[in-house]
Amino acid sequence: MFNLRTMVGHWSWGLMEDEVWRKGPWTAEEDRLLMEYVRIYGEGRWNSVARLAGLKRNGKSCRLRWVNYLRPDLKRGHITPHEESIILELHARWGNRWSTIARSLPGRTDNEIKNYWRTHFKKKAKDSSDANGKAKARLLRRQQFHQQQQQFNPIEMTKIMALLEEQHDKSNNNNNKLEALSSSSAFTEAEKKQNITNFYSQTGDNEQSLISELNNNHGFVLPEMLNEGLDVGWAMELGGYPWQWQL
DNA sequence: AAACTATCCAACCGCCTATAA
DNA sequence: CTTATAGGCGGTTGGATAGTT
Repeated sequence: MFNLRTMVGHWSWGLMEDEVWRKGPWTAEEDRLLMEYVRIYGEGRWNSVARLAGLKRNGKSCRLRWVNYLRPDLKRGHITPHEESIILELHARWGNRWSTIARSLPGRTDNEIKNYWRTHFKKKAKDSSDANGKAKARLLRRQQFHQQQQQFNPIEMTKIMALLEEQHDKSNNNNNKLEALSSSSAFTEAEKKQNITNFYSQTGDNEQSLISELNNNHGFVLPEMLNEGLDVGWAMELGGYPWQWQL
């Protein structure tokens, strides 16, 4: 049990834990110390910063400050229209996977993109409970996919990933076609409706045939995975292939 | 001019994963 | 194999600022 000494020790330690780390906005002096640390020791080992740089910040806080603000390769200033279009496209594909999206936008951080999307587009998105449900479903499918993936040898997996990539390309083409069929002034409203109906019946067949093929020829089950075109993205990511989709 | 509201964004929190011990 | 730790991620918060009434 506790004697007086251990009790005092525990309590004061708890107090110190709270007091040791500074929080809140960074001062210019703290920024200077952190930059000096990175210059000497490089990025990483963030928990050493307090000891080696004399900063009363925990490792997480230091990493965040560096990654989101001090890094020299950061692009300052407003998001350009081009960058905005990339954000929209990648968000449509991947959802709230901000760090993934940020990798396609050099000099922009996940935090910046997340903030930008939330302030500019959140309102237009579907209601949050719906999104919540989708996120959970997506997580589940990722887990299922990951488990299955480990059952296949690399060659089988390569074939499967190639099929997924092919489907993704088709899907991109289809999106362009749909845009043309549903918005061109060359069609009447009735024709546009018919175009859209035809389009969906065709693309639905494509997806069904891919699902059947994977299932019949490879024993690979894709539960609802292709219902959201964006999900092919994480499938490829999990596959661990060096393919990067170009915009 | 003052009060109120909306927007922006830096920084925090909790959770998860990878890796070291 | 288990546990501890660091780093990474997405969601959220709260203060500052801009805009509106």
